[in-house]
Amino acid sequence: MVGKVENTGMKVARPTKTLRELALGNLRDAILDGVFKPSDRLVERDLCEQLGVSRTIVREVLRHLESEGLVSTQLGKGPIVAPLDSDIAQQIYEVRGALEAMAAQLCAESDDPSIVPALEAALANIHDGYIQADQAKVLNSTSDFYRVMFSKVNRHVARDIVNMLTVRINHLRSMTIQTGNRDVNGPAEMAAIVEAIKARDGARAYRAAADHVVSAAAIAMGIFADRQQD
Amino acid sequence: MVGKVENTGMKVARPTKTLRELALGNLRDAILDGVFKPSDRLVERDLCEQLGVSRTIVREVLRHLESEGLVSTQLGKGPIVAPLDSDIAQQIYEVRGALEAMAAQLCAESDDPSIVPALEAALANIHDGYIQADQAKVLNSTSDFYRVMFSKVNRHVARDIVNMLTVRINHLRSMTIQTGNRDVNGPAEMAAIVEAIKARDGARAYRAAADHVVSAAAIAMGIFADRQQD
DNA sequence: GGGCTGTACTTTGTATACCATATTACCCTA
DNA sequence: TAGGGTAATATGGTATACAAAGTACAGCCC
Repeated sequence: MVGKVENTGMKVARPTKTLRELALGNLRDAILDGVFKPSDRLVERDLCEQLGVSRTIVREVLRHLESEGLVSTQLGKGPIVAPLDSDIAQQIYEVRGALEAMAAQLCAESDDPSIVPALEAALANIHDGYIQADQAKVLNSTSDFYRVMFSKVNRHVARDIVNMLTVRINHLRSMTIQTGNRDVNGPAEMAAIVEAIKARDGARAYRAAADHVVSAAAIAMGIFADRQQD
Repeated sequence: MVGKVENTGMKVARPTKTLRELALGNLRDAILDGVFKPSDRLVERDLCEQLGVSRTIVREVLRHLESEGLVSTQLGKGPIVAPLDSDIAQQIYEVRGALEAMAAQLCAESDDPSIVPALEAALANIHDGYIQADQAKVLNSTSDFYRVMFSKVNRHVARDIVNMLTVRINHLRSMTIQTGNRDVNGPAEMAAIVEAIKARDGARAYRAAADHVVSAAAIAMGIFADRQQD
């Protein structure tokens, strides 16, 4: 039988992720959940016990998180949870702004009619999250909102970059959504993005997305300023 | 002594990079230089011998390159040099365009008088490279040009992302600079960026940088089209 | 000869023990 | 209580082991 093998739909699902991948997810989550705080040391042997895997795997995972920017290693002192200063945070917001604005514009210029409903659904979830005072839900739905934008226009390279960056500012994000009347302004800004996309106005979608990130960044910078004051 | 320790400039230079970092650089270079071609398998034990380090380190390095996107791993089959398809390449050019355009605009809006001379120097090097038919020099000087843009406005987060992406399209870049009259158009487009920066025209610098990447991407896409034809 | 099959070899994924060196913690002393 | 020496700990790195998965190949059957 020459040529393409037909897809019989029989292919056995292979759920077996490697231990390494599982460990990676667990450690990343632990850092995001604040089990390890910025500048906390990540002692290899301790992690072996806590994750229940060998040192080989812990080291690979540490290296992976290091290149994601979530962990940083000082020569001879070993890995720590990467601290985030306001300069880096500002830059991360800036890059996110550039890429999300790009995605918003592409969405506005796309013919795909499923984009707007999908974004509106994510927006509704964000709203629910605020009403239920469910922080995690707000955060996840917000991420979903952007993931939809990138995915609908098939820009997964940009999406992956934004995901990576977002992980690093995770704790800032949870703080920003709790400040002032972010529960009103945040969704309103995102609704403006959807409106512009609905209107097929690429330039306006671009600006709306960029503006939204700028305002989130401004709040984040405020948090840094407060922190420094005490 | 409370408070910040002063920087006396006495800190002893500690040149000892870890073996891991050295191995990382060497393997990355080997891939970029084409010692390993896309889809080539990267057999751990062989790499141990070739790099002269233990398997632990090889695996850490592999993990790092994997998260850079230069290596991809299929469960059970081990790591291979990540192949690059035209869709991914297009996306990489697009993200680069967005970030380099941002940097160009920031340069144009900056007060730093050292930016223009530095860019002109890089541009002169590119020119020399073309005249000397020194491919590596053209490539390196081009990278320098953008590195200067990002560094002069202190955007190292964006710079690191662009560096990471550039590595993945390295072989495309070497091909694009050999096509048609890229030796004329390429530098001309970059000169336009410098001109806009010199004129302090942020919007024009943005467009010039974006246009330059678009034209490079177009050539790259042409290469993919040719490749598919045979 | 061409295709199938079983076997042997290779490689991955994981674990563990070990070593030299650098860092950190602690205790002792003056 | 400041200083200094020592012990405990952690890192950075190596080597080895082994089950499970993948790969290659010789040989068999048709």
